[in-house]
Amino acid sequence: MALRAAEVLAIVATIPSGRVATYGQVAALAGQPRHGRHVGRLLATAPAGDLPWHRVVAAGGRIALPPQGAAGREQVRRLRGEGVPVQRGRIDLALHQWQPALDELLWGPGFAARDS
DNA sequence: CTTTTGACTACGG
DNA sequence: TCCGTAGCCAAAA
Repeated sequence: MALRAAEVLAIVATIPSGRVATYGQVAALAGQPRHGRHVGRLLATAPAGDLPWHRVVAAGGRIALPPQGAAGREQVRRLRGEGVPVQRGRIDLALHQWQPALDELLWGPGFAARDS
């Protein structure tokens, strides 16, 4: 079974403000652990709209886009705008990585991307 | 059909 | 921590 675009975008849309998820994590949540690249390609191709694409980062919390590029700076700007510190192009995942299981544990099943 | 190309990852040195 | 390398996989050339 293939990794479906709609599903991936839906998952990205549920990442709470102030948290981030990795490409591999999103792929895994979509049921396709080895498709990190596919996720990146979708975000690059499938465009944006109100999608919180800036909350998706590479493994280890690194920003995948070129720091000097317009998109890269925009991502950093948005993240800082919602309270996520970005130092040397990276984010501390231990503090800001999205953890769906924990969210559900704290807020109960059926939680909908809220958070403060 | 084969090769190249990424918003990826894990692992070594 | 910072590269290079080697897997990875679907889409585009």
